[in-house]
Amino acid sequence: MEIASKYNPSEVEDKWYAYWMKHNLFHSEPDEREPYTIVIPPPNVTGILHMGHMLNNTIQDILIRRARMQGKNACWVPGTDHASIATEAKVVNKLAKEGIKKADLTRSEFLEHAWEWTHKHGGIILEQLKKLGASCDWERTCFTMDEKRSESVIKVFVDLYNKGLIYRGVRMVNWDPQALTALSDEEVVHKEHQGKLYYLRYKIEGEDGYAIVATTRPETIMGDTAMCINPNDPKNQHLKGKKVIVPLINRMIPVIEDEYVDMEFGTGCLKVTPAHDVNDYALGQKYNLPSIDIFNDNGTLNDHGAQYAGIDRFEVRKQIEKDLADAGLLEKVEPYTNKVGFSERTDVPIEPKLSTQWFLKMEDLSKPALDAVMNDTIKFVPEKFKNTYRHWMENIRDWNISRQLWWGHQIPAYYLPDGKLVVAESAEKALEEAQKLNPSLKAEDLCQDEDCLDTWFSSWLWPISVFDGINHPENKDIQYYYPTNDLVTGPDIIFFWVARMIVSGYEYRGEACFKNVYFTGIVRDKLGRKMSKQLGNSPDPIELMEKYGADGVRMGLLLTAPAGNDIPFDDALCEQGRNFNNKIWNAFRLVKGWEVADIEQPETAKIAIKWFDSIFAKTVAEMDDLFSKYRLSEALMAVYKLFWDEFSSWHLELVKPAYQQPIDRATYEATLGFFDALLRLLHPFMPFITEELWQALKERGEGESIMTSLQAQAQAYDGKLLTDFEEVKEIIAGVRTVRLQRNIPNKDQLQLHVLGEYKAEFGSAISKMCNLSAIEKVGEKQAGDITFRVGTTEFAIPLNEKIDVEAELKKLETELVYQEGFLNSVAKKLSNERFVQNAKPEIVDNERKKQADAESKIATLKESIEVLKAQK
RNA sequence: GGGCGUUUAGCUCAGCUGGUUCAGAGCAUCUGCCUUACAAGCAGAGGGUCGGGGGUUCGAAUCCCUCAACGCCCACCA
Repeated sequence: MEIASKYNPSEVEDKWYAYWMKHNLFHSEPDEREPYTIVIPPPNVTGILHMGHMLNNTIQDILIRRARMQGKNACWVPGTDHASIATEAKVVNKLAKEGIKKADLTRSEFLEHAWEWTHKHGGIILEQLKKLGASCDWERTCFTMDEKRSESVIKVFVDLYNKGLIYRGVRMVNWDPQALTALSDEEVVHKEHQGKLYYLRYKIEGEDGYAIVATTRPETIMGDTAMCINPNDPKNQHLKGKKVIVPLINRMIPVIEDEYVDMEFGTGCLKVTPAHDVNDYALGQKYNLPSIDIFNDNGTLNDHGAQYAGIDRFEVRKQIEKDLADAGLLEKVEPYTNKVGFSERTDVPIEPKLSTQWFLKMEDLSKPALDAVMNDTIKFVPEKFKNTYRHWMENIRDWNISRQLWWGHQIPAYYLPDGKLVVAESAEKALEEAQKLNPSLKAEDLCQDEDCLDTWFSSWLWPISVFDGINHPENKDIQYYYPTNDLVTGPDIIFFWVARMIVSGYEYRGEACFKNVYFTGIVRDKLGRKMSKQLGNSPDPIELMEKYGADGVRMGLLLTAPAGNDIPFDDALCEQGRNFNNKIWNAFRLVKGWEVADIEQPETAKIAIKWFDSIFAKTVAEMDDLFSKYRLSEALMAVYKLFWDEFSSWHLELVKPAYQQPIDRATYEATLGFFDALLRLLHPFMPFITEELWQALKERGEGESIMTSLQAQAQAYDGKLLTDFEEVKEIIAGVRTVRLQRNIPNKDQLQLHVLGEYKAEFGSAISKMCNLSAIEKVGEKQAGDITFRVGTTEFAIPLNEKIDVEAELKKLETELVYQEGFLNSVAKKLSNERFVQNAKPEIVDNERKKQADAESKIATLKESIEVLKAQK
């Protein structure tokens, strides 16, 4: 059978994914085996795959496939997130293009459009994950707004409300004037902003002078209800007890005193706008100031904005600067850089705004979650994120869980006509509750809260809700799969999601929701920039996979992906991955091309098999260790080198029969066995090619798959054999170097003379790899010998041609100088009494051995030099 | 303004509790090979005062101090 010399991934990938699906190999049911569970970080339901997902899901797939091949019952639960703000924004946009305004629709009409959108675009990303090879249990696919998950969310809300942990209150919240909703603090991104600092003149009542106030937001003066100074500020003592007049609108406000004011900033006078600044709000509370809200929800000014009513806040800022200047009330304007909060989703500056929202008390809930991470019940990889986590958890604030959106879980609070409210899991139950308060109430008298819940209020339950553990806490799935094992996610959502999941895990299961959290880095381009649509530097994952194969791309991502480090992504990495695929492919071609015969097994092959057995076992142990530390890229590198260097370059070359000669059966079987074991070791990293070759290696039954086979376990290996063989490799490399330097073709046989001891039991291997006619122990060198040393032994290759005595001499003398210098430094160390006294004995012994070796090397070098000199 | 992290070969990174398994790996580079598995390859080679300075020690990439550059997180100074 003729096999192409290049591996063609596109021909095999879809085939094997379909095979895995057909035989239901991804599906897990509870059984007697140890479970290994991962829940996917649910991507936005209408999102598409980007490089971050690729990395994240490749890592999860590696972990889950490995666990499966270690005999565990592996279950990877996929799903999507309804992403309320993002999805609602997309739907609003789409409707706007069709000339439909959200405001003109009823809630249910809007939701119809939203569901339609979701069904149309939803789940694309899950199909893309299949291309990557993700071995998710698709039968378990969940959606944060499907029936069971919605039921769970509502149930939890009601429960927390009944526990007194959820409350409704008027607070200063982060308002997104574009999405028209409040945001949690975590959804606000602070960015440096080049603005101006305006110095405004507030006329002092009854005097001629002015008090100068520095502000970055002159448009909010209409909301001023006081001016504040620091009582200890010598500059402003004259303002105590006075009143000042707000520019342009001529409203009188009092001067109050509070040490909160920084005397050094600006003029030490602060304008107080309780409705539009968090600090000012606090001052307003403290001094009982009125609060004047001057903004509409969309960021334009309302009637309190007087002549500016209806104009956008940023327009007003420009206009008011002009107007103030015209009125002679603008002292000066300075350039000023400050931090401004932007909405994470819509990227517009947020507006602090007073409004009624729902909050979840976090202080008590967060305690067990903090402890769990600090005492490593839940391990963070890398550990540095523990600090970040602790800082946030120790300063945790109540969570604003309400959003003024329709796409999401509507808050199950129902208002009675008299303004009271009841919280219940359904309208029917709410009515029952309400009737307890007022028996005459009917269903139509109740009015459900318009707001919906923060998206994270559903995803924080994810590890429990995907197993329906909220609705049915005793069901066999949740009992078996929970707690999950590993969570793989980005550090950017450590607060949004990870921390809150841990909180809910303790609240609803009384134990950790996962054992380990692996934080991936951010995928950047090779210049170190974040990938973004604007820059257009984000490769399309699907195109990449078409070009390099899914296995190649997976490997490219993993090659430089230590946990928590950013990944400077470069196509060249995928190329390396593809090349490796090809290497495996060609090794397979070689092995499958051999003709097998019942002939005697050569000595070389015996050595090769014994040796590879050991190096394989050693690598398995190394990989176990690396995986236990989540050092996946190093584990990949270990198996990469095992396959490429040890197996292909050494084992295969050692056992390879001469051209058109058959191979003996024992060697053939052993080599196939190695190949099989290697494929299984590689499979979690590169699932497709390994399945393709594993199936081709020998006859497999229908439904049999490498993915459900078991990997080799770590076992004892012959360490001495491995070190001996390293020396053998050096001897072989020595001969090869001579060939290269002397331009001696491989097909010309050489002799090798040994002056001293060498690993004679490997003689056949050395002869084969170097094409030697003989290896002989000799007493002394002959004229015309080319020499090299391995350890303390000198090797000589007799050549008939004349050698360049001068060049050879120079080489040896350079070596001699180095060795003498080395000996010198060792001797110095050993003659230092304090070293001999203080250092550990084995260290001292080692130095003595180094000394002896160096002395012996120097002796042989000197001898060689003498011989050469005699030839001159 | 606080906190954390990083800095080792051209690039990406390993180097645990100080001492030849301490200066390493992969890629890239250079040299020679189209050798009948693989040129997406084979064989070989070169390349680093371990960010700067100081200290502790018999001995420092490794511990301490300090400076510098970069990155991340948190924070209500208008």
